[in-house]
Amino acid sequence: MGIQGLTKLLGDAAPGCMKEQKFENYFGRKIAVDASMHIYAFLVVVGRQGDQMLTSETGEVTSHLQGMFFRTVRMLEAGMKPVFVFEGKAPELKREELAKRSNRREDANTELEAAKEAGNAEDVEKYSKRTVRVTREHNEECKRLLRLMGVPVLEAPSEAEAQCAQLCKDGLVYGISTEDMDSLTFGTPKLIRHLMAPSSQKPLAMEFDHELVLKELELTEDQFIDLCILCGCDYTAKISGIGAVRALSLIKKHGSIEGVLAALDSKKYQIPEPFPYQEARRLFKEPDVVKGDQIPQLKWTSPDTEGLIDFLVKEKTFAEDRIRKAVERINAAKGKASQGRLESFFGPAKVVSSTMGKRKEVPVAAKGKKGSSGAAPKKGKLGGMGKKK
DNA sequence: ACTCTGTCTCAAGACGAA
DNA sequence: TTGAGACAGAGT
DNA sequence: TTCGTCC
Repeated sequence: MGIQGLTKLLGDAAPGCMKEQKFENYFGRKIAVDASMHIYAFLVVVGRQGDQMLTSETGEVTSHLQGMFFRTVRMLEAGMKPVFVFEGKAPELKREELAKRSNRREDANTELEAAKEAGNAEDVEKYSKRTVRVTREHNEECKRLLRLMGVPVLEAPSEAEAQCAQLCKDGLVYGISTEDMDSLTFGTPKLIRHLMAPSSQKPLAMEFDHELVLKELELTEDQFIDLCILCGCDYTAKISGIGAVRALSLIKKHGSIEGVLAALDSKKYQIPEPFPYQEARRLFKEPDVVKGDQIPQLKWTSPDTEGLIDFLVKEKTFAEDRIRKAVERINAAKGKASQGRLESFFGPAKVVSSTMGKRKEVPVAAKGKKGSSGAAPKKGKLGGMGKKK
């Protein structure tokens, strides 16, 4: 999933588009999150022992709730205002990819049975992870949980990442927290990686700025989308032998996928058949999303303590004191936040990593302009771009 | 010689007691 | 599943 | 920090 090799390419060819940020810098900020992605990760890893997961008394899986609850608490405690976006129905083009995944799951199921049969614990764990699938019930339970926590939930008509990007374009959130680089292809002005990385290893968050990506790569938005398609995305197969680096130089030389295809030596490089790059392009450029003016006001309210107790403790067998303690943390954070009148300091407009930013001037990111193409080179670039390699 | 792609591997979430 | 890092081998 | 447990 995502765009193959894009992170590395940006690191090498557009280092200026990335900026490290401290966790604390997100205090007061609205952040969009792809919920389904998280749920998936929680199901794979939370409380897993072999093919066992956390379950309620009645045997229903609760790993996703455990993960979602405590992660959301962490975000709220850090003063963030998360909006969780749930995936809608996949676009037609992705069906093939999804079918493949589904097949792989089937295979994994067979392997899993075999491993159980053979009593191979390692394999049981490995294969059972591969059989993980996010169901409608997982999604619904997480929505219920989040609403009880006072956190807004949004249903995307189609791709969650595309909807998140739209929220950011419309200025409803500061950025989107994801590990999936195709959010950038969807044009999110800001993408934040490693925001919720395990507190144990605490790497800094990394922000990618869409405008700077285009500027540094010297591409128009359309060209960047074409680049991503050539690198390899979920919607089409890729051209074997063309990776991120060659894709970039080809796009630069020929301007578009059409140009690249016309110039490619078809003896050397096999164009996949079919290669619906135009459709893929359309999905990135005009994905099925809800625009900001049709989205109900996002609200962050106080958690419904008793509702949470009913749900998590009574229904799902969570430990009551843990839940109460966590709700306390949320309330404590809320108190701190509200007395500060955040919006005036931390509006979606801009950031400043004042205190600790040593380098990195922050070019104002006035959004609003849909801009896209033509990078108007106004002021001269900043001096040396930080690092080189 | 150098660069690039494709392959393989690994780990993966958060809490809290010790 | 994902991403990252290490490696090999093919291409330039 | 490490590691067992969360449900």
